[in-house]
Amino acid sequence: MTKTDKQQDIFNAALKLFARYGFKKTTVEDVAAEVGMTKSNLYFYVTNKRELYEHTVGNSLRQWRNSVVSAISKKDDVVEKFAVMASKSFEYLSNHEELRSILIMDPGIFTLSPAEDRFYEINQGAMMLIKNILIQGIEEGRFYEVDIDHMTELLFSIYIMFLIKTYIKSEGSSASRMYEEGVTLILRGLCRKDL
Amino acid sequence: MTKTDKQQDIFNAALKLFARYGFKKTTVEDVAAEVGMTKSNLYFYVTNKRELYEHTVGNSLRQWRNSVVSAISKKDDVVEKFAVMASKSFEYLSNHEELRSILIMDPGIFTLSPAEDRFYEINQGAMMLIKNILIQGIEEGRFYEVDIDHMTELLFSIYIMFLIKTYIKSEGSSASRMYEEGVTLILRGLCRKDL
DNA sequence: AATTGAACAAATAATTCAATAGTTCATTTT
DNA sequence: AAAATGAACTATTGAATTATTTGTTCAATT
Repeated sequence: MTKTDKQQDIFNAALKLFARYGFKKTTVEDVAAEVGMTKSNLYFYVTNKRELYEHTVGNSLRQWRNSVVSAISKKDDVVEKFAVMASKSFEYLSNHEELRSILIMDPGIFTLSPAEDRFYEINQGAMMLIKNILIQGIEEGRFYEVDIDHMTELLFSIYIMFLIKTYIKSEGSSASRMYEEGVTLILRGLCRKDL
Repeated sequence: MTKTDKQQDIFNAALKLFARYGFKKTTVEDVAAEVGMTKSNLYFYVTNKRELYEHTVGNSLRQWRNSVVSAISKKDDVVEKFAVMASKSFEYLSNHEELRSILIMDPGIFTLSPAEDRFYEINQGAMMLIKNILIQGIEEGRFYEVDIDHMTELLFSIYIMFLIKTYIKSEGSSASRMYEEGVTLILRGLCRKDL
């Protein structure tokens, strides 16, 4: 078993424990025990507790985004891409309780303020998905010629707002209906009417 | 000077101090001194510190909404109403630093979760503005026949999101451009294309 | 009815100390 | 040499205590 494999084991163990007990209540020794090693040995793989946590969460967020990327790449039509991005993203979280639990316990992961975004690069990646869809839609003449960067930021903010409403505050039923209404509204707002 | 007048004086003094020092750092004695009375006399007008604060903020929020209501009432066209609602609301806050400061110091005033909304009735009032515009737009056949309640909640959430981004997290420049993009996007998304 | 000062109660801040948890490292095992 | 360990060290946390400030009440006064 290579070092990278072991690190993945550690991430998995850490995710499980952090999801259940939160950052504070989870001890380094708990994580070490879960992977079956002593805590001092854990320090051979990670530099400190905080970094272990951020890496664990980051890793999990990246898998989430990759799942969306892969779903989008199966579509050509730009409107379908947008719809799939929205639905896949929602669906993935529904199926990953541990990640959900982390998001609930640590609301700071999703902030409306880039400046205090601990996962800035990862979220930038997510914004790129939106941006590329906007670019394609405009190039193909199907979307209005909006200001791409501002519209990207706007759509991302609305997306984050939904995540907060749906998962962090838990108003599941109403928020998921809102989500559908939102996707429809936005697609109508993006698509040119003269087609 | 009537009792109600004096209460208004107290609200003004309290707003000034709360805006500057926040709830915790402002003492009841500070407020009393600002109006020129002893703190024991202040208790002749208010029941306790927390209520004084909530009344002060509520009072301020109501004035804000009234200013928007009065601006809307000058328009007949539903699209103009929507646009004026958005711009007037934005403009009012720009011109009222104390209220802005309160919102920044107490982020809980604007929450994405109705359940923990301390100013629920006031915000319901704001949602009514949106709702009535939606109803008019749909009745006149200018808007798509959306689900009114969910769309109202969605638009209100987007609005709150903007407030958070613009004032609570302070990214003034970018957020105000986003605001314009957002109003355009939403109006396009609401308005029927077959007209 | 409005205002006050004095008294009381509640909340907050500062300090201490013991226990826990995070981190490092010299040494051992593989 | 890489991986793992236990023991030692340091930093954090939580509980308990006390001191201080602030919120609130109320009988007496204007």
